[in-house]
Amino acid sequence: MDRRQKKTRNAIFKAFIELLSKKHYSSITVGEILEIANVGRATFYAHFETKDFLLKEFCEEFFCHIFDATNGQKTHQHIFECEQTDSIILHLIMHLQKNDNNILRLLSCQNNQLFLQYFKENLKHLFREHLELFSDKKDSQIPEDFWLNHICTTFVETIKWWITNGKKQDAKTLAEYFMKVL
Amino acid sequence: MDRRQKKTRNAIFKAFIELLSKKHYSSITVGEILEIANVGRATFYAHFETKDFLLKEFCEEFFCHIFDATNGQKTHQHIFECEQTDSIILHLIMHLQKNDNNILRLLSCQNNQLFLQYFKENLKHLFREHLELFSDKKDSQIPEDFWLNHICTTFVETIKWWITNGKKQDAKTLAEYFMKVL
DNA sequence: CCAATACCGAACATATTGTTCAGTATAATT
DNA sequence: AATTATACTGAACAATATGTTCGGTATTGG
Repeated sequence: MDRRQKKTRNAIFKAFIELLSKKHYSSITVGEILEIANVGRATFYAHFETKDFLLKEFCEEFFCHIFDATNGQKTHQHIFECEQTDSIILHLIMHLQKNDNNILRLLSCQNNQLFLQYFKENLKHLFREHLELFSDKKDSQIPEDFWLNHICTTFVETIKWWITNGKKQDAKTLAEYFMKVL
Repeated sequence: MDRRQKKTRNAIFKAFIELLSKKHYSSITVGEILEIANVGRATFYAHFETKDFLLKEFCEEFFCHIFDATNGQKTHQHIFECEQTDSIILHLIMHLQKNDNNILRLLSCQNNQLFLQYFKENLKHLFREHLELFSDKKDSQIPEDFWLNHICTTFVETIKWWITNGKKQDAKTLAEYFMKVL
């Protein structure tokens, strides 16, 4: 990709984050983004069809980054390297904690709904391949997709609760809460 | 309240529901509402400050209706009349099922996020007073508000999953799923 | 019957969106 | 270093939505 494109794209994303942390998504105008990103109107629309597509692409890049390349060369596979389920969850929480300035800021702002949704989608992909980790908790009569949805929802809600309550618990305690309600 | 006011208000709500079931909230314009409700522009703004306030008031009335007056004189207390937890849940699910044309239609449309949020809030009020019903499931070390949030989230997600998967299960089965994952 | 008030409808200023286009700057290629 | 390709600028543009104003009309409650 052209350097200019990268630069513009990053400037737009950066301006977008700045605005998102201040006000609600729906009240952000393209004009505001242009002003902060210092980018021409036509340029914006050359990159993103609409503001909604900007959000979409942003989330995709963002969660891809969180889950796939949190730590240099390691892929998300390394999250599942260890054997014990609870330490996997602990690992994941610590990942999130590490990315404090990014994900947690966004998850706790007024737009959290939007991000939580993407968060959950990405978690599903992650957990779907490793359902055996929770097999000891699962009742055999419950449908698989219901169960997967339940695990992901519970995880997202745990993180959400943690953030909105001031992140008082350490990662270990939070992982325990999560495992206990499952 | 003036009859004219009631009439206008209802016409706006009705038009709003009709539009909501067809398209996404954010793409609905005041103009469209006016046209369907057959109401003047100035009148709309005499009733609702903005479209967002319309949504807010609509949700408040709607869930108030669902939980407080689902069945004539009975208040939502009657949901908790019976002793067994699972039959209370069953009762609640059947209430939702009964209101098929209203709540379920809205919960399954493109705007479900918004309603699910309000739904959850209302559930919290309902369950907060009756946490003892789930006390046998609760681990003593888990904070109360975390637990309450978990119960409500799980219930909402159960309903959501049920709807998006075509409502294949009967109320009893669904109540079982809910109680089993808790 | 009358005073109060809710509605109408049209006009209005303002703001946002998404497009177009000619001109300029920057990158990749040779 | 020169050339070609491509990305950006900035201003103008039509189209659309928002929220307000106001004189006139219709309905309601007392």
